[in-house]
Amino acid sequence: MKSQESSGNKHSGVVSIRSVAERAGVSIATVSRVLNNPDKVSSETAKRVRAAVEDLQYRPNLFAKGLLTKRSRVIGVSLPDIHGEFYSELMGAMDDRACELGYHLLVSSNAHRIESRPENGFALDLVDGLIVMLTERSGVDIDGIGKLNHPAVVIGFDEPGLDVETIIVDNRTGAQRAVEQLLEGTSPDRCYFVGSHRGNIDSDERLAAFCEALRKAGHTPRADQIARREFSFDWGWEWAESMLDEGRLENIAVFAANDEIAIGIANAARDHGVELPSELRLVGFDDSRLCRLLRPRLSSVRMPVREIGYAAVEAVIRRIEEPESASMHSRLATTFVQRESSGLPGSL
Amino acid sequence: MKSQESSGNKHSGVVSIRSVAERAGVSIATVSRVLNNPDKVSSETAKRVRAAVEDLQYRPNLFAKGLLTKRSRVIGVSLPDIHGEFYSELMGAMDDRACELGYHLLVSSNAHRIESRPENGFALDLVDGLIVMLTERSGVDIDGIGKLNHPAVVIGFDEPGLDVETIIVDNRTGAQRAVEQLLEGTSPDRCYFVGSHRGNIDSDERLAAFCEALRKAGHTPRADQIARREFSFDWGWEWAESMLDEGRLENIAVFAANDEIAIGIANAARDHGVELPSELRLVGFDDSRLCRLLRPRLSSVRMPVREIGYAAVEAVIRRIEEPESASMHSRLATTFVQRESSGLPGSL
DNA sequence: CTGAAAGCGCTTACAG
DNA sequence: CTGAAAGCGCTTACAG
Repeated sequence: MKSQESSGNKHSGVVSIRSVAERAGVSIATVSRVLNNPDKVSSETAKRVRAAVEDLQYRPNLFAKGLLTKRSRVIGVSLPDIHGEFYSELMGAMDDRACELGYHLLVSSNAHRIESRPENGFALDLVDGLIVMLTERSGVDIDGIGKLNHPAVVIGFDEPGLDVETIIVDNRTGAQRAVEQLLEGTSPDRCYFVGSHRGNIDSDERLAAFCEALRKAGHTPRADQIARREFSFDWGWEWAESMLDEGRLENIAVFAANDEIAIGIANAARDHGVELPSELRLVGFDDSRLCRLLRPRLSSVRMPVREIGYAAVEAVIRRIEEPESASMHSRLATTFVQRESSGLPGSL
Repeated sequence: MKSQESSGNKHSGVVSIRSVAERAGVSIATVSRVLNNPDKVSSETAKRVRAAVEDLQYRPNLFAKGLLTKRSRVIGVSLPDIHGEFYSELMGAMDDRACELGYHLLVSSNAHRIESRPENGFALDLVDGLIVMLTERSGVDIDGIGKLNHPAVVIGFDEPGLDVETIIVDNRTGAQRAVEQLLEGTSPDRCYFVGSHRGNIDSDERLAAFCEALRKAGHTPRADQIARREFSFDWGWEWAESMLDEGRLENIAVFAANDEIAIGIANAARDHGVELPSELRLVGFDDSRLCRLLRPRLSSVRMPVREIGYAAVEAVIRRIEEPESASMHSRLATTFVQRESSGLPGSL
């Protein structure tokens, strides 16, 4: 209404809190209060200020705000990899939860390098907290994570005495059930484990469960019953091919450390006329969407992916908002999901 | 060396530029210069400052820095979805490139909601630029994206006159080749299109290419040759089941608008003893890893996913660093990748 | 080459 | 309930 026109701010482009204050005829302190502590302002003034904010399309400068509040509502996420069923579902879950709680995700699979080269750590100082997923036993710089003085949660690794939140998955429970089912129809000396390289936490744990189950069945696994390389379709394929060369891919049961390996094996079998589950019984791990895409459908061990994502986000946010709260160490269970590839009970 | 001890800073926790200055015996301006314009400082002084930085483990406060420089080296990424082969590979590519160029990714699949509810837009003001992927024709708020006064690149949508960078994929080229191959062994009235809902940009374009190829072959597609719902395994499955009910799933050729739909169809066929490719010829779209996991392997149209990701990241960064540079509109080609599911030439 | 000083756009005691 | 003022931790002309 004034003759001031709708421009108002002496500086060029951006509308600052000052422009809003001028337009609403109040001090910048009041504008700030309307935005952050509305109850400390008379509703009359608040209304005028809000109108000005609206008219000017004012959006507070988050750098200035962060300088004072030390908060960005951004959570840093560092994963070993971004690609693949597992990680993409995990990220989706974290994003959903973070969004609900008013936070954003700063994601990087390359953040691991970052930790070693602090010059690149840039944006790490913009985040309010950190979620780091670890899959390798070595090169674990948990202390380093603690030193960044941000609230942090670690996924995939736990050790008594760690001063960060941890979330781990109990590979044992589900793996044990899976192997036990295989042992119901196949003798332990005809059971095989195909996993990732030694040092990979999950693969190692799944292997341990496999060995334990076999021992319980009275058989100490031979070296040739255990094969390890990487979590990939190709590795499963190669392993199966070499078994075929030796004429050993029949009448056995395989516990693969993830679904991709399992599918590689299934395809090699298929291409050579070895039938699932009658000649080859197969179980994967992760219970990814791939299980339902395979024929016969792949038995697998369910990873609680979304639960992990949710728990991680909730944990960092709790630590961000209540820094003094005790750090939690969660363990999520895995469960065996039986489908056709491992043979239905009774049909064997 | 001084008797000052290694504490130095009057305030409690964090080391600021002030502490570094004191320890090195220089002004804060000099510290800042060493970090940002090393050549404007004598190497003697620089050395002392760097030592202090190292000793104190100083890391500049990025909020303060951003307040001045208006830069965070963070790129916002908004995708329709995070999960799935396509998006996760896209994100991986963007992350790799961003990391190489010294940037970070702030990712959200929920950012679409954000654009409508500015209160949640929070972190959007922390980013230097924006990459937005669009898949739906409606609800496209391109202008809104322009109004956020950040450099922006849009993936998936182009229109002459847009003042943002755009990157699109030429669905036609690859789709046309795929359908042409199907037409080599199957008459046009026995070709089917199974895609996502009307309004999905990619599905629509792939359908258009399908229709065009059929017309070129002298046949105007009947309504029942076109089915649309969503990009999912289940939809492909359902479609195939209904065709089976009508006894029509034999001796036909199907162009599916993505690999998931195609695999749903393949599995339904398989479960009912319909053989690929002799009785049912099938082509998918995306050329995802899933193609190699299927048996017979799925012919598909390759999406240049990594190229899209790289191009998008490079484009925003170019606009961030050279705001006056002309906006580019890129179009990437798709190519037909022939495998067994569509029938090898000569074998039909 | 270096330092004192202004200022980026906010928030928050402190008075009133 | 509201405003004037100090200050968050930096960068950058401006003098010297």
